[in-house]
Order: sequence, then C-alpha cells, then structure tokens
Amino acid sequence: MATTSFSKLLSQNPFLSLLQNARTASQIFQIHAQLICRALMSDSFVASRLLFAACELSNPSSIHLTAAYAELIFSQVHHPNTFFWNTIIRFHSQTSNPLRALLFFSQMRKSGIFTDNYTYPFVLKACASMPGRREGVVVHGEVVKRGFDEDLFVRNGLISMYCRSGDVELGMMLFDGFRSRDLVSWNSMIAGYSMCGKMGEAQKLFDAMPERDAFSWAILIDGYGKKIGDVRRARELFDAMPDRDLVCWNSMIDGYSGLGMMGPARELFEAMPERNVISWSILIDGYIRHGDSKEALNIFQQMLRHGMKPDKISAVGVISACAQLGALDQGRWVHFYLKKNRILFDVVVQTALIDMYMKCGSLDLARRLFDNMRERSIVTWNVMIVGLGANGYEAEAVELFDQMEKEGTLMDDLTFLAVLTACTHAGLVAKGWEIFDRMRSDFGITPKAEHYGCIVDLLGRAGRLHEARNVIETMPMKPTLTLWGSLLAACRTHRCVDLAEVSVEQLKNLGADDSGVYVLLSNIYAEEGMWDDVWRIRKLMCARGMKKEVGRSVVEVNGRVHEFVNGDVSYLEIFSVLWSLSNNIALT
DNA sequence: ATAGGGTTAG
Repeated sequence: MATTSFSKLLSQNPFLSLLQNARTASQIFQIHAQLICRALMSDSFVASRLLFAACELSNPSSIHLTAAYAELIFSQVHHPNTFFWNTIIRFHSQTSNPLRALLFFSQMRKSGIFTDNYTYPFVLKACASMPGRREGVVVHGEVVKRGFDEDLFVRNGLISMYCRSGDVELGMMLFDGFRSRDLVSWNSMIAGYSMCGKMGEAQKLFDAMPERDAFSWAILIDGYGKKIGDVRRARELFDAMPDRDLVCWNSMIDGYSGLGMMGPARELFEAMPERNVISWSILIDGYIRHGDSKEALNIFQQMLRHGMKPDKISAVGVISACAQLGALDQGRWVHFYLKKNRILFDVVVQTALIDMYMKCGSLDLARRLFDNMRERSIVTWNVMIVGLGANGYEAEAVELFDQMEKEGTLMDDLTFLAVLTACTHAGLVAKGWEIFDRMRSDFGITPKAEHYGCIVDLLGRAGRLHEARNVIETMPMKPTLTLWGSLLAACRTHRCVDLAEVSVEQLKNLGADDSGVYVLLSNIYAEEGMWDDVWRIRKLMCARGMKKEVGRSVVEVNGRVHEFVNGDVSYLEIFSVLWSLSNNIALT
C-alpha cells in the first residue's frame, strides 16, 4: 500500500486515525463496535487496520485473548486482502503458534489471494520455529520463483529459517551469496552458529562484521555462556562491550546460573542498573535448578516487595519451587494470584500447578484442574500419571494410560516410565510387562535404560530375580550402575545371597564406590547371619573413607519454609514449628 | 537478530 493512498484513506475514514492512536484494548473494542454498527467491517482495509492495532497491543500474558480476538475479526471480514492475511499470519508466527500461521498461509493461497514480499518473512519465521518440517524448503522455492529473494527482509528470513532448522551451512551459503547485507543478516548468521554451539565460526563473523549493535554482543554472550558453558569468555565480552543493555545483563546472569554459579549470578543481579521480570525469573529458576528452592521462594517474595508483577513464566518457576518444597499454601497463593490478576494460564502453567498439587498431596485439586483443561500436552498427562502413582493410586495411573491409548493421545518415553513405575510400585507385574513389551511395537518408542531399570525393578520386587538378571544381561545398551543396584536391592528383600554377590561384582566392575552399595550388601550378610562378611565390608568402607549421606528435610508451616539438616538441629526452630502446628490443629 | 517456563524411581 503506497503511502499517498494511505494518507488519503486516513482523511476519508476517521476510524483509521482513531485506530492508529488506540492504546488500550477497550479503545479498540469501542472502535470495533462502531465499525460493526456502521457496517464498515466489510471494508477489508479498515478491518486490517483494526487487526493490526489489536496485534500491536498483544503482550505475552494476554496472547490467548488476542488470538481469539484476531480470529473473531477474521470471521467478520468478507473479503480479506493481502494486508489482512499478512497481519494475521504475522500475529500467529510471532506468538509461537507457527502451525496456525502456516494454516492461514495455505488458506491464503487456496483463496487465490496475492502473496507479496511482506507475506514471506512471517511465513519463514513460522517454518523456522517448527524444525524438522520441510515446509521451509518449499517456501524457499516459491520465494525464488517470485523473485522475492532479492528482498533483504525475505533473505534474512531465509537465513534464519535454515539456521533454526539446523542447516547452518545452507544459511551460510545464502549469506555468502548476498550482494548486500545488513546488520540483521550478520546477526542472524552469528545467532545461527551460536545456536549450534559453533562459537569459533560465530566469533569469526563477529570480528569480521563492519559494525555491531547490542544484539550482536548479546548473541555472543548468550552463546558462550549457555551453549558451551564458557562463562569466562562470556564475561570478557560482557566487560568489553560499550553499551550494555538489559538483555546482555540477563544473558550473562543466565550463563552463570546455568552452571550453578549462583554467587556471581546474584552479584550481577544486585549490581544491574534495572531489572525486568525476566531478570527475576532467571535468578529464581537458577536457584530451583540447583537445588535451592527455598532461596527461590525468598527471591520471589523480594520480587513482590519490589513491586515487580510476576507473569505466567515466573509463576511457573515459583510453582515448581513450591512443588519441590511441598509448600502447598504458597502454591495455592500463586494460583489465586494468577486468577485475581487475570494472568491467563496456558498449558505449561496448568501443568506446573497440577504437578504442584500432586506433590503436595492435593489429588482432588490436581484432578479438578486436569478435568477442566481444554488443551493438554504430553507433559500434562505424564504429570498426572506420575502424581497418581506417587500418591498410591497406581490403578488410576494405569487407567489414565489406557485412556491415553484409547484417545490416541501422543505419548513419549516419560509416559512409559511413569506408567511402568506405577506398575512396579503396585506389583502389577503382568500389566507392566505387557506395556513394556508393546512399547516399541505398538507405540514406536524405543525403551531407554530407565525403562529397563523399571522392568528390572518390577521383576525384582516380584521375586523373579533370575528373569531380572536376564533382562540386564540381554538389554541392548550397557547396564548402568542403578540397574545392578536395583537388582541388589531386590536380592536383599528376597534373600538371595548368590545373585547379590554377582550384582556387587558387576557394580565394582562398573566403578561404583557408592557407600550405599556396601551398606546394602553388609545388611544382606547381616540378615543371613554372615558376620565375617559383614565386618569385611565395614572395614572396606572405612578404608575408603565412606560416610552416609546427610539427611535433610523441609517443612512448610504458615507459609514459612523450614529446613532441617541431620546433626545440625536448631531445637528452637523445631519447637516453634511444632508450636504453630499444634495451633493450626487446635484451630481446625 | 538477543534474555526466562512444566514431567523421572527410592
């Protein structure tokens, strides 16, 4: 659309300038209503501007709302023009709904609407976020046929598409073939190399490029830090760069926290000039991933005190911290907070909540959420199966698995791990064996070492020790330490000294020096009254300087999380916990 | 073209 005709249209239709200045959803809704009243929605140009304005307003936490709204507008337009289609494709490709974007693209072509050089960059972006699918190549062919590959915007889209679908070399060929390049071309290429960990190539391009902006630095810092764990090099770049922006700080902090270096991560976090939700999420997530969920909750409280509003992604972090700590009160609070602030849940948030309720033993709350979900992912089902199994409802876990099969829901290796674990737990030997047996043939999923582990456990617990040993010895991959370990454990319950010794021998061959193995073996000897052997093992352990792991436990009372470490006991704290517990009981 | 999210036994 040429600018002259646009300004002409603008003067003809007062709604267009209103739309351009609209800053809130309600302004847009009002204009929309007026357009409908005056039967102006059939004008596809006006409708396009409406959609465009709505898309500009969309932010990550209200995307569902806008997506539904975008489709509503779409359904009201009689003859959408190219600009309208482009806008809706752009919207879906930018809001991580590539499938929908491609669907609209194919509809666009089917209805014979002309595609232009603005259509393709967004289509390519959608292709890029669905690696493994070959649509991108087809689109590439079309782009070349139409001569759009001369357009820098389209060309950069092609580079990025190939880099993201794992074909960096092809991206580089296109890049080399360019007569002209801009900063985005260079940055896309560097991002491509950095994404697959080829930091040498990325660095070479970075050194060769005529000018750099904050993107270029951020891509490199992120690549060194997170992709290859060279946090020192990342820090060198971070210190060297001229104008650090928020993204660079965040990338650097994430680099540290990815390696568990929470000290430096925290230091940078405290030192940064400004923080956004992402900075807080990175820190929270870092603490969770490295086993300090309690500190993660502290950071979350601080975040609230600083007046920073959590969004759905930081909420997921807090919810999983609560899950790990069994902090039901705080988990419920976050759930309530999200509802109150109308932060829309997506599948991930709901799944995290289900997991949290399961881990806190609130099966009914978990179940209610699950039943009301309009869309479930593989992970959602897995979380449910794991949770039911872990809470002693193994039959229900298996039932859910059967339901998945009936409905044709996609499954993955973890689904099988979850259901097999449930079978093991409940001693459902026949059912477990059947599922394991059909895994590859009926579901096309190759059993991994963990699945063999489950089966060994299943057989071992049922006392079928020789079958278990047979599974270990005939499995296609090298048996892991845990496999022999679980056989050893089974040997203890079923008092089979022969096989126990075989297992220990194998464990030693595999280089185990886990004190647990020896404790277990010495217990087996002790139970059989073989005291000489017991002492032999004890001496061996002392000689190697082994100790038992320190026990620790965590409990939440009145929203506070207390951690107790074995041997390092604060009686005052225990007392106060007991006191508040007894108060709670008295109240209810 | 750059930064943050959910599932694994005892």
